[in-house]
Amino acid sequence: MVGMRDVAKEAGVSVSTVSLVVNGTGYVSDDMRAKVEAAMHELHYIPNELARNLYRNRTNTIGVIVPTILHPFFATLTAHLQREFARRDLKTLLCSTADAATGESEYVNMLQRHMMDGIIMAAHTEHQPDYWTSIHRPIVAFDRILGEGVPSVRSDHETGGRMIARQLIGSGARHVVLVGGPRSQFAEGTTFPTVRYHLTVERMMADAGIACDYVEAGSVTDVVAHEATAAAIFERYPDVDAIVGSDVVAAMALQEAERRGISVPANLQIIAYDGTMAAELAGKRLAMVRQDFAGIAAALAEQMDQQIEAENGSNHGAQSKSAEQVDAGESAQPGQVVPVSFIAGETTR
Amino acid sequence: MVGMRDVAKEAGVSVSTVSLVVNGTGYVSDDMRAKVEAAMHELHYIPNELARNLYRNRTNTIGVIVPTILHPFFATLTAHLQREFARRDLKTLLCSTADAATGESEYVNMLQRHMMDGIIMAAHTEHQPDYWTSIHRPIVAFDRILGEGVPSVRSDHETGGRMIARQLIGSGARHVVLVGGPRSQFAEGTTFPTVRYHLTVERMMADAGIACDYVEAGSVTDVVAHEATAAAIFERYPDVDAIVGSDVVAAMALQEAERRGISVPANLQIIAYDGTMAAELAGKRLAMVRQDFAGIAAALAEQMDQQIEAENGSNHGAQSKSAEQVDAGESAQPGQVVPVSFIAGETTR
DNA sequence: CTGAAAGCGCTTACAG
DNA sequence: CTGAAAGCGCTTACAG
Repeated sequence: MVGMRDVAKEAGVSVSTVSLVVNGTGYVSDDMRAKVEAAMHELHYIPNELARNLYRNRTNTIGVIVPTILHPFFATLTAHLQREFARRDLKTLLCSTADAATGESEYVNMLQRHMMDGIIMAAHTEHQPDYWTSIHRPIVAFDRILGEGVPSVRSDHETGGRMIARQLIGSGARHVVLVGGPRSQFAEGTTFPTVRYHLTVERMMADAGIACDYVEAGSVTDVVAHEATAAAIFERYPDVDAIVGSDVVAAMALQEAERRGISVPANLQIIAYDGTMAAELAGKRLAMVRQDFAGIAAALAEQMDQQIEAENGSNHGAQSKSAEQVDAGESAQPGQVVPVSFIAGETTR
Repeated sequence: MVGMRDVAKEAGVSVSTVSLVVNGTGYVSDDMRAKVEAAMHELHYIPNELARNLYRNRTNTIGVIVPTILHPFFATLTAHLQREFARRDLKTLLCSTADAATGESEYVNMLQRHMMDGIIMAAHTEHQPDYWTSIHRPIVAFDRILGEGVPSVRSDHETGGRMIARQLIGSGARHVVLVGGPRSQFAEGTTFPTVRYHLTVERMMADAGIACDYVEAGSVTDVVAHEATAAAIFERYPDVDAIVGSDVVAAMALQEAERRGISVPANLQIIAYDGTMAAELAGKRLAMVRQDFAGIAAALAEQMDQQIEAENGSNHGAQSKSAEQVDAGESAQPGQVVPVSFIAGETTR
């Protein structure tokens, strides 16, 4: 491998000068620069980033922790994050917890070994908040609260829930089934994300006197399970006339409805939550609440930038500084909130 | 940051000894080891991987170049690759060309700067084979030929095409429409992947005297375009009774068919090629040719391992060694071929 | 403007 | 079995 030393020798200058030329920093006379550039070309010199990384203690890499990108929701999130990071000269390391036996801790470990500069945490975690705050390296959470000092970004699920409820009430729904994650996760302080829109819908259905049941979908990792879930809904609630769930659940529910000869939207309305491409592939154009993935990714990247800058600035107090900023202007639940939108489709009345 | 030096001082030993303990290499007496481990705990020592990387000139990171993981095909491929790499203690860097203005060359550059140990190339490229062979670093191609010495893995598209043709002939299809990439890419020596199954189907349709037209789908990056493509098929070929295309195209074709009141499969058969989750979300269970993503990922990772090992072994002749091996046993077209399977569904007769 | 030197944090021959 | 030394390839004060 040809290094700076070889270039310096070839050009008859010192290694420092070569470095200055390569980086375009400091002042170098024109003929020096010319000599160095000639030598670099001659030897096909390519700088080795690893040495820089060591010196700077930086990799310019961010780990994105998701359950799996097999699920369109996380594929979409990850794709948008990668785009945002690329814009900021940051690389994206794919960290999926579905395969990793150790879950996310393996990736946290990598963060501490300086294999990456920060982590976006978008997977479920069993750890308590103090675990996350004790890491003292850049972490930004998506759609979950990991504790004080860990900034977080999420969609405005309350509004999402309200949009859905309004649609259902306005169209005269009588028996709504909500599909979501394990109900045990609905406790106060859960890091589970979709809770908020479900609770909002349930409350508004209760207020409007509309029946509303909840069905637990299989793990986000297991796509096949959603098919069984869809069938189970119709078995358990034969008079269901509205189903609300993630894109994948909604698509499978529609497929199952057609199979059973239930006409949509006349006798059954379906609303998808998330608004990824998955919703567009279904049998009909699904009505949906769409999360603003571009906006979410931009906010996450912005927070990450701040975390990294804070770490570089002062080793002490870096965390608390960003924590203050994030909390500012928000109500009880901290974190930055990104608006959602309702997209009409062929599956609502 | 606490480093080995601090640990050594705390334990009253040399840095070398600490290194031996940390790595578990060489012989260290039990009490030395105990002292060092105590000191590591005491100081919360965590090794800095960057220094190791520099010494070893390795990052244990593989770049996976795809157009975009927004498309389920590449999301699926990438997810499976990540799993395979994780198994081998390799990290996966997400490299999507859709956003990168410079296309894949940015990532090739990173490879040369040793920011990663190798690249899986699964995106379209305009570069000529000599570009790829001149890189002299570990590269493995998916579903395309990048030139001598660049190993490649692909599905058995010829068999995929034969399976489709057999189904169409057996069910009495009369007018088939194939949807695929730009026809200009069908020239000899193209790196475009799906060509093979299309050509096989076309040949077999011609032999059987069945009408067969070809429609160009929008870019793989642009999902919305597929919707327009689906509509265009019915406009242009009102008597079409079979459509073959990627999962996404097939799903959109089915949606459009329902919208037009065309009954599937009675009057229109639809066969999806790829077999990702996207195919399962459609209005009906799509019949499909499924690519074996797990098998593909395993083969790619295996080839990558060999490339990396070859590079470490000898700087000279590393490429040629693997090239020989890859070509061995294959016919005209080099590369490792992974079987596909036909999955029956609700969209064929 | 240019060069010699120290250093990023670790690993690995090489002496003892 | 343990330590002093050189080195991975680069960057950055610091003298000149």
